[in-house]
Amino acid sequence: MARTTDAPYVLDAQVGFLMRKATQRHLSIFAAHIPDLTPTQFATLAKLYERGPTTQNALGRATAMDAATIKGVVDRLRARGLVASAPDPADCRRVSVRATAEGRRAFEGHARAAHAITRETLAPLTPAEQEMFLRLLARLG
Amino acid sequence: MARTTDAPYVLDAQVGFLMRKATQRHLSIFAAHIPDLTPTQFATLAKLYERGPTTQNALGRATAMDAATIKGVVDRLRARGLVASAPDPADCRRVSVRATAEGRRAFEGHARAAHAITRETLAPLTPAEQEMFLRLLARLG
DNA sequence: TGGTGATTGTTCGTATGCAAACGGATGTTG
DNA sequence: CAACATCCGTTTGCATACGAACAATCACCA
Repeated sequence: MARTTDAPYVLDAQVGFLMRKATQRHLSIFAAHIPDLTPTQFATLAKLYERGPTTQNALGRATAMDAATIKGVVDRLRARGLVASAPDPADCRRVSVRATAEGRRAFEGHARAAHAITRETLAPLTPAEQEMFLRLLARLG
Repeated sequence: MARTTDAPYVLDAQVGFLMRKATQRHLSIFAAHIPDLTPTQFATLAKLYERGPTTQNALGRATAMDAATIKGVVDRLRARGLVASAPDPADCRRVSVRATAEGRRAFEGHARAAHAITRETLAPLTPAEQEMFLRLLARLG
């Protein structure tokens, strides 16, 4: 006899499913505003712009990317000339990554669009709700 | 209010970045509870369990997956015997997908864990905050 | 009935994302 | 100084994701 107290599993009410759908909508908004860069690529440029030259793995940690993932992102950015990397003279294991002039221009040229993306993603909520949502969301990271 | 200067772009305060980190944490929790199925695979089984035989593309829409994505998921589930597909006699274009007995057992065996995953993902928030968060999140999908 | 537009599933290419295993370099400690 | 643990970057394998293009099929309507 099944336990009558078991709540049914409703997929559309699960956090994971709702987050996946919200992320999909956000990615769609992002692509509409910045078609030539992916969110992770832009995040990487933003962090380099903010911190200057950074070790590849540290860059991955700063952008919440796996070592294997940040490598692919840096590779693609380097192939497009937005980023350059050089071995760290102090530590042969390390690779120092920096944004090129073109990379910095790319970030600056998209900064306004980036703000618009955040605004548009949160647009269904009132300003008070937006602040509340971001506060709660940050605690789930 | 006239803005004379652009607000700085702080990556760690952007919705997209916070959602990515929250999703990463959720995926980690999911993998710890259900190591033998991915979230999309489990979602697919859940929908089939709830709706019975479903067209492949309709299944994709119900689980928020691209036609190309749901194909891969169904392929892998079928390779493991959790799902079976047959051509729809009424419409030769369609493929009807259904859960096998083993697939239904897999879903039932993980239903409790699935609830635990949602609980654990939301654990950093109070019950009132959890409800608020889900309500706001649903409006961003 | 015949054509046209929409739907269905497939394939390809690109880009995350993570686990695991690996070799090399560095630093620490006994 | 030698053994060891740790960190760094790389590679491979698997699994999402999506856009775009495509062929087959269906539905509708002139």
